[in-house]
Formats: sequence, structure tokens, C-alpha cells
Amino acid sequence: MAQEDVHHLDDAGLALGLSLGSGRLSREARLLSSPRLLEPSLTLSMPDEATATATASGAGGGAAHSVSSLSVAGVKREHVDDVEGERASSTAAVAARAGAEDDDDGSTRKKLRLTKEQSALLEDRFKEHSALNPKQKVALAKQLNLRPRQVEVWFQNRRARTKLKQTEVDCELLKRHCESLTEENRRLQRELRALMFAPPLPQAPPSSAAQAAAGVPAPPFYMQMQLPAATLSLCPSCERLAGPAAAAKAEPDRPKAATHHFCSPFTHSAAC
DNA sequence: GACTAGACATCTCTTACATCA
DNA sequence: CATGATGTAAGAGATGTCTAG
Repeated sequence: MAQEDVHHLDDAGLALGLSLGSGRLSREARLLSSPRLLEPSLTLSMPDEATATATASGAGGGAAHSVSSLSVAGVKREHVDDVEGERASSTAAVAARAGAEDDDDGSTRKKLRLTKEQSALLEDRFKEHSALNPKQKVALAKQLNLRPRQVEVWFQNRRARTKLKQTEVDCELLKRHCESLTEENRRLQRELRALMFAPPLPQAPPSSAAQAAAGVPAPPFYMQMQLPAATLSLCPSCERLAGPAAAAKAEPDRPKAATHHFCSPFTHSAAC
């Protein structure tokens, strides 16, 4: 089915959806319980609307108009909506659209602003459920004197905003986690260096077997390795281990912070 | 039962417009 | 008043799911 057709049939489809079988409803049930649909965390701030509380003038005709739009073929959805809007939308919406109708070409689309009351009710419903089934959508649209498509779009955009907000929160949490891991990494490296550069014990350490027999724990893995500890130095910039080879390569007049090191076998990275 | 096309809902990206600093 | 930033309604395409054939 072409996208254009979907648009033409959309509102009508919503109305027709009321008579569809259980398949559609079960789908809605799944959507409502979907973990992807996040709980609302945003508060919409609508600008003051100099207007126009919704009136009942258009109420009652919404569904019928939606169905009637089925017969409008080859017309852009926007135009269909304009026709419907004359009767089915709030006075504010009608006023907004009336502006669009003034310039006949229809190439410019006027921005519709929902009233405070409409936004508030939509927000309330969103807090209850972040998705609506067709029945609820039509009912809410009727209640708000809006087209079902408008309610649908509002929920769509609202979900997108919620998701965006949640993504930002997640991103911030990850950032903090990353910072704490970096700090932990630095701390462990400092500990490691302290152990590696510690002065040798006055006596030769006992054998592992003797240690075990005496109840002394074996030295950590890294202390048993044959490391060229004496050749390592600390990169002043990133606090990583660096060697004389790297230091020799660096220009003598270059600030140390900019001459980065080769890294120890533990770090495996040349990047700071 | 597997497959396919159509219908539909939703998501994502984008655009256009309104509002405000 | 002009302008850029921001918020948001809506358009368009992509995608997933369900159903009927």
C-alpha cells in the first residue's frame, strides 16, 4: 500500500479499526505493555495561548468526517484535514487553519498550537498510557475536538521526546560510570607502581612451597613477572609507565607533558 | 505449515512554523 | 526590529506485526 494511500485512509482506518478483530486489539495490548514505551518524565510547557477554549461546535462530527475522508482521493492529507478541521477541530485550530486556507496554494503550512487545556489532557493521558489504542484515540480526539491523527501525532512526538530525555539521562549515567572507572584505573596503576618500585626485601624471599607452609600468601602475579622495572618511568601527562627509549626519542626542548611514553605491558596502549 | 502481499501502527528523521530572549 | 535558539506539530520513509489468501 502506498504511503499516500495510508495517509488518506488513516483517520478512516482508525474508525474502521474499531470493528477489527481481536488481532488489532491484542497488538495494542502488547504495545501498551512494551518495555520500549517509557514512563513519562517530561513536562511540556505550553506557551500562553491567547484563546479559544475548545468549543462543542465541532463535537460529534469527528468520526463521521474521518470516515467521509475515505472518499477524498488524490488529495494530500493536509488538505483533507483542513476540510475536516472546519468542523472537527477546536476554535483555535480552526483559526490557525483558516489562515492556511486563506492562501489558496496550500504550499505553506500554518503551525497549529494546541491549547493549554488540550495539552494538559493529552499529558494526563500520556501519564496513564504512553500509547493509545484506536478506540481511545478516537475518543480522546473527540473529547479534545481534534482529529485522531493529531492525537496520534502528539503521542508520537511525546514518546520521541521522552525517549530523547531518557537517552540523555542514560548518556549522563554512562559518562559518570566511565569517569569512575577511569579513576579506579588510575588508582590501581598507582598501586601497581608503588609495588613495583618498592625497595627489595633485605632477605631473599622464601620459596613458594615454604611460603605456603608458613601460611604466607604468594606474591601477586605481577610481582613474579620479570619486568624491566628500572627502565620504566612515569609519563607526567597521563601517569602511565614510560621507558627511556620513548623519552630519548622525544625532542629535548619539548615539554614533558607533550612527550608521551611508550606504555608498560600492563597498559597496552600508546594513547593517553 | 510455510510463504507472501496488503494493511496498519509505530519509529525516526526532517521540515516548517511559532515563540522567546 | 532583526535574529538565532528552542519547542513542537506535522510530513515522509522505514520497519515490524498481523491477517488473509
